[in-house]
Amino acid sequence: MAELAEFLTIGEVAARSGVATSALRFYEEEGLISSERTGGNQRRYPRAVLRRVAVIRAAQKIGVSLREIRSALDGLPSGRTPNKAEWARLSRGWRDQLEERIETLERLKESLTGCIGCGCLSLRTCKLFNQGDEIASRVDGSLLMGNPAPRRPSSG
Amino acid sequence: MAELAEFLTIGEVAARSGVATSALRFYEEEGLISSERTGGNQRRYPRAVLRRVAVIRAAQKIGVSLREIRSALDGLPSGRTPNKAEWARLSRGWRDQLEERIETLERLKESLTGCIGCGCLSLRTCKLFNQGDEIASRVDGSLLMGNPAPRRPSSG
DNA sequence: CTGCAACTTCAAGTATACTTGAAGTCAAGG
DNA sequence: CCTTGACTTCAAGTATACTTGAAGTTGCAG
Repeated sequence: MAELAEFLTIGEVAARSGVATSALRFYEEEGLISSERTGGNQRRYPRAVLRRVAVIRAAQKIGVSLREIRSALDGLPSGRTPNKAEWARLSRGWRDQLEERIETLERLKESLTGCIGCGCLSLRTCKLFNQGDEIASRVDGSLLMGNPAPRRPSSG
Repeated sequence: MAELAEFLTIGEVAARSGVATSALRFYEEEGLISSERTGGNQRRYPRAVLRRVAVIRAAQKIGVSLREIRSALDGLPSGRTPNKAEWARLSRGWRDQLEERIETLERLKESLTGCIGCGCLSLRTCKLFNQGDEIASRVDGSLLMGNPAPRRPSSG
């Protein structure tokens, strides 16, 4: 097989992207990437998939869920690499999300830093604890741990 | 039941902490909190559990996993609220973790910001993509999305 | 043409952090 | 005593992001 073949097998994509074949099949199932099939039903990916996968991994690193990534990627062509404008729109959006995330964590850090000095033995006055409701609503949306927001605030 | 009873039912703890009873039972199963039982096998929590639960929720907000929280809490007395020194040690450790987390995200943001301008059409030169391996190892450890690190880097 | 690595699908498993439901027991007011 | 809400346990479900294994097929070198 030539070095610069137009289409890649799933194994080649895995090797070049560092993403497991199982993950690639999963991404395809989830509509994040797509492929052609050979007569024998094997996947053949256009080279552009490499960039697409790289974008997916980069987005994951900054905390974007696969669902959000898919939404963002839906606006991009799958057969070729995104152009400058397309990529700029994507990355600007994600940068903004990332910025918000960082700010939330900064606020938490300040609260926590305050707590260290104060001994923080009153639930009523501690910022970290009482900022809770306000911050929780920001944090819940797949922000930190990706834990689903509880449907009910208290038990039935 | 008196307003300032020494022991609380699970429902009372849920109401006062804003944490569902199912979550409280889960925390207890996981060894994060503990209770006494009545003759009829119902849980009765010491008041100190309220602070403990508050600490758990605060730690979750800053991205600490329940396992890590348990480790940290293992050093604390369960029957009373932690004292100043104990709380200081805890919160200092978590603040440091949080700081690291923020720094990682800052680095990612800078890469991403660079990408916006550059068009970033080369996988070989893009910082965000190629910082990957270095950052991935930091991020994997339950840092952003809590997704378990892949056992193998590529497919078998 | 043979053999083997790489591919295919599908179901189930893993980890985290819980929730939901079933089936039954306890506690307290009337 | 009876009713009812709160409690009990245990199993299974939810969501995310995959991995693993079984059982069978394809593609290419030799």
